[in-house]
Amino acid sequence: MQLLLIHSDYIEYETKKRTPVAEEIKSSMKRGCMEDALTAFIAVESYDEADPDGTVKNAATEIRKTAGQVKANRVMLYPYAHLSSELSKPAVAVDVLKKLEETLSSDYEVKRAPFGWYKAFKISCKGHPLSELSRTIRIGKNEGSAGSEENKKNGEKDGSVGSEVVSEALKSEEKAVSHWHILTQDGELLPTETFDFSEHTDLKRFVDYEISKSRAVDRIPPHVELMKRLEIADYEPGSDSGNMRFYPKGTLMKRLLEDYVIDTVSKRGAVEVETPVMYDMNHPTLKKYLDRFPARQYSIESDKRSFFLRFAACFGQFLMNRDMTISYRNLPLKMIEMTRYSFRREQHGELVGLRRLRAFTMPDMHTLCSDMDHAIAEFKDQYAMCMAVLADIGLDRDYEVAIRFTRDFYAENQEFITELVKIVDKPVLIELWDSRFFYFVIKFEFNYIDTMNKASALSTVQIDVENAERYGIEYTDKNGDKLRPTILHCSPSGAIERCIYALLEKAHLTSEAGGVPTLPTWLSPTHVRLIPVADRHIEYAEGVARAMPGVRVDIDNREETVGKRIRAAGREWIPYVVVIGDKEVESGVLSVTIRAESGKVEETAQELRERVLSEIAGMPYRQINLPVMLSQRAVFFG
RNA sequence: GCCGCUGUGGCUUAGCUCGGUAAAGCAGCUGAUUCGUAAUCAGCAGAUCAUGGGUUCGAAUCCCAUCAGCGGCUCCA
Repeated sequence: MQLLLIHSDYIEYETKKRTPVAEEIKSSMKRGCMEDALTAFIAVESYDEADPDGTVKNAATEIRKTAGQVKANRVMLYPYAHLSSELSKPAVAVDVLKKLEETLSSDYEVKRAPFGWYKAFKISCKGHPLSELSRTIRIGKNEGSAGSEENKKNGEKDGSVGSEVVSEALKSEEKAVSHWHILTQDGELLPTETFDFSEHTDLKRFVDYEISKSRAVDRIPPHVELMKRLEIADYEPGSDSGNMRFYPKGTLMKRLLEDYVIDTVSKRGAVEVETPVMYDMNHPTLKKYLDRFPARQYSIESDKRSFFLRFAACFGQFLMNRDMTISYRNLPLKMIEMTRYSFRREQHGELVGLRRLRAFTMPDMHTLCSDMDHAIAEFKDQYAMCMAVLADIGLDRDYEVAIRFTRDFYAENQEFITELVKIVDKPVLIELWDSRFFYFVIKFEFNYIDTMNKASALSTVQIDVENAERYGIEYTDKNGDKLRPTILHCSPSGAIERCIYALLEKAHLTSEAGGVPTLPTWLSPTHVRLIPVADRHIEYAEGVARAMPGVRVDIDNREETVGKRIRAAGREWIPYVVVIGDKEVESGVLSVTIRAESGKVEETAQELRERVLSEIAGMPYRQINLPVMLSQRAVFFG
């Protein structure tokens, strides 16, 4: 259905002549007028024939929403065929229009212009910003495998892309209302209104963000300036917005985070794969799915074919799973891809720094489980893994937890869910749905809440009960029977860029509280900065650097005063700074400034190396990816 | 997508109200200084003032459009 909504001072019409498809009308309908009305020009389309009632319902919702916004109490329904080239059968259209009139008349004074007549009409549009709106209403199947997103609650409702398309998701949302609760470690499920947040201010901020959608922001997020100044990342005006450039230091940090996530899941049996970034828009399995995301994709035309860029790795992995021969012995079967990139055409207003991007790197793992019990056991395991991952990354407990599930799932698995809360050992936001209207029955996310009270999902796991069927994925059990697996979607860390965002925001918070902002040592582009006092000390410094394999050491040999070079090291957040002069050359003992402690120790190169190695133990290491001598480094920013 | 604010050397900014062809600090380069824990001194170079139109004798400055960043709305689980 196509809708054109005009908030009018008045609308009046007069029927002139009937067309072959004209409905029979009483003389009272031959002319009509209405003042201060929301006029809805409507074209019922062939797509709507599949579900006329659903169309009526969605159209009513859309009209109510707009009428509420413009504070209109009167609605004029005006059939207007010219809005579409794919019109429905006349009988369906009349039926839809009549039902829409009936539905709306409970709350509004409604008039309907007759269908199928040539009519003269006059309308006066009020002309304020909301006075003219067009809407396309589409009923779609609740298809698809919205990704094991990093992003917030991703995927599923992306299909509803409000002003573009009103899909099944939105329709279902009316039926399946969200019930918000707090679940405590003791297993108490309290409505959010009755929970005492006084000891849980971050959770309160998260709940406010989720429920009241409070979005007041008064400045540019702090991480934006930091990502530039630390030469991590920057906007790239030569690309589309939300596609960033990463400087060497940022690239190193990304690679380390990626290495870490891949290593972690590999230890738990995942295998790494790589799948295409673009898919055929007309592929039979993918097409329906794509229909759910009409306004969200980058599309590419190439040699008369249409492609879309993936927003997660589900497509490629599920298509791969479908073609595999899988035995019950192979379960749980875990595949991970570090998607560089996942693409989503997020709206402009949503793109800020590294928090939300149009192209982002996401570890996307899918686990095939034999059945629901198996999936629940795996879910718990991956939940614990995600906690460990965020702790290792440097965001230990800097997040609030949301667990979202259907009422049915809760009824059968109450104990399991309470156990999840006990594991994080703090109250958790619960969103409860009356019925399942997404492809999963339960999901959790760990959300970072920043200084501007914005919540961003990092880790997430979902239990998918639909896509094995949709993609035709099966495994053979002991008896030789073919069965559908239950699938887990998991992003252990969430988007890699978003982890960097969270680390920078966290560091900013530290510095606002009077502390020293730092990055975790294993992620610091330089571990140890050597500052030779004079040229004659450079050679010795090079020896010190060579004596510290496995540590990222660089040498500030620029012709500047010692004071200035120390200040520069501080601005780069380098964890260990060593000044090397005659004294050190003579004694072989280094004077090491430790940033995190704002203190100094005297150590040999060997001792310093061991200190750093023990600090980064167990985490990935990569060589320094810039010239060791600072005099040879170009300036990327500033 | 809609509305608003902003856009000046690589970076940060002044100038814009009341048009007369651009100023400073940092970074870079050259020279001097070889220095002990948060910015050494001097000099040089570097800008068709986001882009494209328009008004004007003359536009960074006024008008329009476009793009980008930011904020709000919408959206986003």
